[in-house]
Amino acid sequence: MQTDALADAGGFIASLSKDEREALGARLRPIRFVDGEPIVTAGEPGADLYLILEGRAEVGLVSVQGREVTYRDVGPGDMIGEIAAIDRSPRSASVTARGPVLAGVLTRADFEALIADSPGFALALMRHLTGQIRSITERVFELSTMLVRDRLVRELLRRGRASAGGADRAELSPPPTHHDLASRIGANREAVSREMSRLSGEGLLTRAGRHLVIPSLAALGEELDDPP
Amino acid sequence: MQTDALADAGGFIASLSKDEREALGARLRPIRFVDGEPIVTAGEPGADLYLILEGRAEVGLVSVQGREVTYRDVGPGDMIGEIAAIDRSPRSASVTARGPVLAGVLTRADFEALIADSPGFALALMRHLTGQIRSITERVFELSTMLVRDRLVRELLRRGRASAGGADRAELSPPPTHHDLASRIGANREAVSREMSRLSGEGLLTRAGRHLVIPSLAALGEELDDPP
DNA sequence: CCCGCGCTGTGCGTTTGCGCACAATCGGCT
DNA sequence: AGCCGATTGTGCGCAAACGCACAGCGCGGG
Repeated sequence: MQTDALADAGGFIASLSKDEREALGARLRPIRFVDGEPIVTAGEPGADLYLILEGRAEVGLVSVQGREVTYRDVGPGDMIGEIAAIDRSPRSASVTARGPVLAGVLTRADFEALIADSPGFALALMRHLTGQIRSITERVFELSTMLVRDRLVRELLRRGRASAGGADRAELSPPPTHHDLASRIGANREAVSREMSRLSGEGLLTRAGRHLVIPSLAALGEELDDPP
Repeated sequence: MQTDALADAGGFIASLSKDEREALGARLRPIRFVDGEPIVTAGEPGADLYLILEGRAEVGLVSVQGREVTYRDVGPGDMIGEIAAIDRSPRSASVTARGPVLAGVLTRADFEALIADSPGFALALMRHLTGQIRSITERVFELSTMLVRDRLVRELLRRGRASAGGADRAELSPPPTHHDLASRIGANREAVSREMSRLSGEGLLTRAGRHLVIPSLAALGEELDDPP
């Protein structure tokens, strides 16, 4: 399918060589999801993988008390479902489409063929996995040692840095909802709301229409007790 | 070196075939650490891997405020340092010997040779990585949604199940210190102490000399609001 | 253009759990 | 046997943050 669409995406696909990308693209079967639709569901069997081609989705779980936990969110070029495909166990988390999503399905058989045929693919996959370990590990550290205030600041710094590419000023658009941030940092909506107000009051955050602006990532970073 | 010592260990090594285990063993250089000695240190460069042959060690970090966070603990057959070896970034966590440790060093060059030469080794490695992702992910969920009480119960259940192999009654020896448990579940020592007392009071935990006894894992599991 | 739904801000009472202090106890080790 | 460091039990006050309630506000669709 559309290997050209894969070319300029980010995420996992970006770490592949042109040949590997084409070998992957040739095995994808397109599939669409509507807003809110589950792409994979935690606890269920299933070993196919998905590559996000267009749109965004959230990887996470909901507790029985209704509290949402988001592990990561994914966009064009990102891979989903690799855990279950590799270890043949039930899905470890659910993935939900946020808006319309176009994905490419890769069967486990094709996935295993790619690994066997292309050493570069296997290496890229391993680096993808270690990247996930690093980021989840960091989150455990934050949850174990920091207050909501610092966890929020660090989450904003991460998002700001990702969208600002080197600059000190960052714009987040669309701005994340407080509920969204809360589910990322293990806090409730109101706590995030209060901290956001405080940061705005101190001039560390500004609103410009539909954008949430971080005038200075460096200044925001000063807020931390704990050096990042 | 001593491939026979590797044969009946658990952890990563146990997931290798006899041939793979021997290929690995042939490339290990033995090294010893004393109690409390750092095996690898977070933030530093270094891409060698270690296989624990004898003794135990803890993988974790300490916050600037002095709070300790333990990610996992490792024993004979477990692998350390694989993250940095795969992605060539600084060490993501520190590993500290708990008691005397005998380990085998594997250089990155040898590690990459093993991956290239043996498809089974690469697969086992990937499954090892996804296993870590599953367990850290579970910890994020617990930290985000559960109180100290439930986090502790679940940690005790994990340890109990690991040492009881199917039985409903479990013995932990040596018993974990409260400080130890606290650093695993993101709580402080006193909170753990109080919850342990409560569980003892309810008969869900007992002491038999140097053993901490869980008379019934099932009964302990009932304690959870949230089904595991 | 206006309505409605989703998001935001904030007040308030309650629970949780942290952190300090100190006493009691345990367990090795010589 | 006896000492000493590590571990445990517990009281207490306080800070954090949860959860509920409800009032604006804002944007997008009809």
